[in-house]
Amino acid sequence: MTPNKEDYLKEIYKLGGAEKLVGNKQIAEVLKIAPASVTEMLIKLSHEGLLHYEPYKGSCLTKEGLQIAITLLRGHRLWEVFLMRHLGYSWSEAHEDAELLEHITPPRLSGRLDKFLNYPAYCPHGSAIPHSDGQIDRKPLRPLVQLAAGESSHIRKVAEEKELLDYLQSLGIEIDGAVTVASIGPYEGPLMLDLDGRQVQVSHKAACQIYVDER
Amino acid sequence: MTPNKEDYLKEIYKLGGAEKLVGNKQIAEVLKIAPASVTEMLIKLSHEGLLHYEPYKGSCLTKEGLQIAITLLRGHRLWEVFLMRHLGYSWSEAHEDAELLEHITPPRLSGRLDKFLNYPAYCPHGSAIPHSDGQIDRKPLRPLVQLAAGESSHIRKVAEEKELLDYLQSLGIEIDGAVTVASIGPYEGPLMLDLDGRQVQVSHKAACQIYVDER
DNA sequence: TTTGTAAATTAGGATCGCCTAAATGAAGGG
DNA sequence: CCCTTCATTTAGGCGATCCTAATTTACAAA
Repeated sequence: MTPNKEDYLKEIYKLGGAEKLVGNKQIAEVLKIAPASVTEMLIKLSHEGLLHYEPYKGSCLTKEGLQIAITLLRGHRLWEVFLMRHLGYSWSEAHEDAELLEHITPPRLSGRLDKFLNYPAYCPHGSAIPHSDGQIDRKPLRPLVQLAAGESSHIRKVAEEKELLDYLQSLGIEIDGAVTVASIGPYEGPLMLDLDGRQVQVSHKAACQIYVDER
Repeated sequence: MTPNKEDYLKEIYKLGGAEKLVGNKQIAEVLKIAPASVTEMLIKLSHEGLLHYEPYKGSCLTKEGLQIAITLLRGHRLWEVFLMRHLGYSWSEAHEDAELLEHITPPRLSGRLDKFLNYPAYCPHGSAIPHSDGQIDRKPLRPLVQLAAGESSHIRKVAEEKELLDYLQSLGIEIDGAVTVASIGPYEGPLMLDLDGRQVQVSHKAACQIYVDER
């Protein structure tokens, strides 16, 4: 395993490769690599038994590949908790450095870090932290943008993307905070939110990446 | 910079490349790489201005190369403090994982880790932790093996090598602990030590890698 | 001064992970 | 059913880092 191959597996997982076939083009896009190079690597990874590769169709992770992807996610999220809770990192900074740290986090390290952090269930961005056996506690969520005007809920998760994280943190948006959609601008216009009495405007695009409780 | 090149610089530094020329053979040995490959890489690193390479003579670090080596050492030792103090690592485990972590520790991370740890001066094995400006507080030390029978001192540092660390930790040897050389076996025989009243025997070879105050 | 030996370099090759350009396959619209 | 389009694969290459084998250099002992 190299950090490189790990990134392939992780991104395929994030693209849904645990349940369905993922096309090469998508993988090439998120990894910023030429499609031809992706084909090559996928064949290699399938020979290693880490994914099922169906030419011209796509790839999905095997149990082994899934295990590696989840282990990476676990390391990533545990580090995020550490970086924000103890080192004073911001949302986006934590994500950035965790992206590096995840690749050099053997089970011994993630296990002890987990204990040190007192077994956190969620990362600072609201994603569930997989247990050491690979189990993930999923919570049913929907994007904020699906709420109707006047509806209330709680913010449970935000997508991990640098620009978005900086934007949302500057707005003072917080995980588990109460939110009410005051109004929705027409034509994918901005949403006006009520956060504990504070009025905040967020773009439609951002609202697609913010998740709240289902129902 | 790649982890690879970083390792070259770090090992050259540890072999004394900050003060004198280091031969290729030594570098090849510690990195477990063929001498021919070392020649190749040294030429590359010298083109990058990280070291002075004198064919058939050896190499020494430039200011830039030295800076990188010291930054690595700083990250390594800070992580060791964290791993032992907060995650319950042993001497050798801490060294092992710090070896990985050092390569993905940008200044932002080492700076905040340093603060979190309350600016420790020494790593758990007794080596000084370089400051962020590259400054290192050196303390004059000599190997324990140089002490005469009956002499007393304090253990200040041990070499970082897995086997040695496991050996010494199993003996209960501790940094800053008082030590008196009770007797010295002839012909590079073992030394009998008195550690706070406890009698402990260590091999000659180990005593070469344990450092105590000078004079 | 010659020469033996150990260290270092050169030559030639392999593998890995990436690239571009060209060819091929799949899938829906006419 | 054909054909366009777009995803994908194949072919051929490149640079990085390692290797082994053969050659050259440095240095010191005879």
